[in-house]
Amino acid sequence: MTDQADPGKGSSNVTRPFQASSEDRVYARLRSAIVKRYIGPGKQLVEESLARQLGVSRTPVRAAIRRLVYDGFVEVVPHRGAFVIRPTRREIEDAFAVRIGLERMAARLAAGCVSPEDLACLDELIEEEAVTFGYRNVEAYYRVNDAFHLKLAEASGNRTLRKFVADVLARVNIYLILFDPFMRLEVNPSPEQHRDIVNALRRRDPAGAEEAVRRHLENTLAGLELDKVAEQYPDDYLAV
Amino acid sequence: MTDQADPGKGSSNVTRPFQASSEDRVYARLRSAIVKRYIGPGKQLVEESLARQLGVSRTPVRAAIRRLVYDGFVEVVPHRGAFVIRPTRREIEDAFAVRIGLERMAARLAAGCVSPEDLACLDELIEEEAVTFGYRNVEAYYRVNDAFHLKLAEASGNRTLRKFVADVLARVNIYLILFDPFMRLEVNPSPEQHRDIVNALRRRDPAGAEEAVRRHLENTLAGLELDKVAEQYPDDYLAV
DNA sequence: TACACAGAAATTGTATACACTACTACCAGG
DNA sequence: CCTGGTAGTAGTGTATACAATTTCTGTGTA
Repeated sequence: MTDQADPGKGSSNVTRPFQASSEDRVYARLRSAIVKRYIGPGKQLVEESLARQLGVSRTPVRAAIRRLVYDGFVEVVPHRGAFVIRPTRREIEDAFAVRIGLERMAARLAAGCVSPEDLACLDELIEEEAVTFGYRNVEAYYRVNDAFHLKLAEASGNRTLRKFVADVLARVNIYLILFDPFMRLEVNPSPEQHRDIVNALRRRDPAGAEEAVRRHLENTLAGLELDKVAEQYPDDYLAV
Repeated sequence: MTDQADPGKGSSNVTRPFQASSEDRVYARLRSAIVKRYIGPGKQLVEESLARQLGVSRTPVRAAIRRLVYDGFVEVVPHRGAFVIRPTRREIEDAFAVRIGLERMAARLAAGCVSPEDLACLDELIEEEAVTFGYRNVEAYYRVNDAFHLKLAEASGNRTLRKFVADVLARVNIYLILFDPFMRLEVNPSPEQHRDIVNALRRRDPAGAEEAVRRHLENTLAGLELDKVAEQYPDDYLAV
């Protein structure tokens, strides 16, 4: 079909600045708005309205929405519109099961090839995590927490695995933010469990790392207030 | 942000015709062209040129390309263009590792909740598979083979898992088609191995099903002519 | 009142024009 | 010959206008 040459993967070694495009900015803002529940579950994303509010045209808004669909935050009905998902309890548990499976695999692999730099980076992230939790800075906390799990996936050395972990993490995050009550807790068990994982990696213990991940994530899942899922959608009372 | 109501998930029970949009048609054609190697690895997808050839505007072409990016068939460089991926041997093996992990999980879960209808459907797909292989109908064969693995994932009852299996399957498929020499074989070991999987499910044997999947997929991976990966990109000789 | 139907309104889907960026080829100066 | 700069060009990024589809609303009829 087309006949052009290839991009020459490494033709340029410099890391160019690549200022964020409108689409990227719109995507980031929409995603953040959904995660913070400014746009609640079930609400419609109207392209023109969002374009006006964000001061851009429909084109980048539309593209950003498609990315959100891909991430699993939004569902589209052709010729009808895009709507923020309303996850069911079952969907949350299912997504978590996939996450656990993928992260266990990552931990097992990482135990075999983790570098001292990786370990240092993971240690550092655990420290940051404790600090941000101390300040009750929700957004920063989730960012650091994500970074830890992504670093773990990266340490597996399997790029595809890292991408899939990133995907399922994004998907699970919205559930976490909707239903995770942990910010109300006095102490956060997460850093301790993260340390267990890193220690197993340091011992080069695949089974131990895998098990530590399993424990940690099942703990996280158990901590969600899933019995509150139904209450989260007041509109449902009208819908019946 | 927006204030509209929800889509009322099941407000309309009728399944509407939903004729395929331009974007869908372009997506299907591009994907098929890549899979059939009409557009080889490394080649650029130029929006305007494709739009002319397909008789549509750039808009649906652009959207279709983004979907291909999401599927992992294509990579984009901002302000430069979209290029068909050139998988390395490592990437192929990595993707396969993820696939094995996810499908093992699916088999394990499916053993616990598979229905007689599911089993019948799987049996049927194995039959079809043998037939299409007999006719050496490559395209039909891959379609049926995919259907089998997707049905297996579906039988797990975990929707998220099904989606992730579909994703990794799409990603692995392009590798299979580029490097799988099996159509030259006299006999195809796949149906037999598929039968092993289904039999384990019928016995409600999670460990057995998982193991059968592992054997089957590791077999498939081993069958790829991965030592030919390098030769697949003649342009590389120029690029050095 | 219930129902069918036509027209209007809202929103997405597509086409097209323009803006911006990155790369290329060429030319002058060392 | 090599280096650096400078139009020119190819191709993406964005804005806007128009077409198509769906849903809503009101009106007429049984």
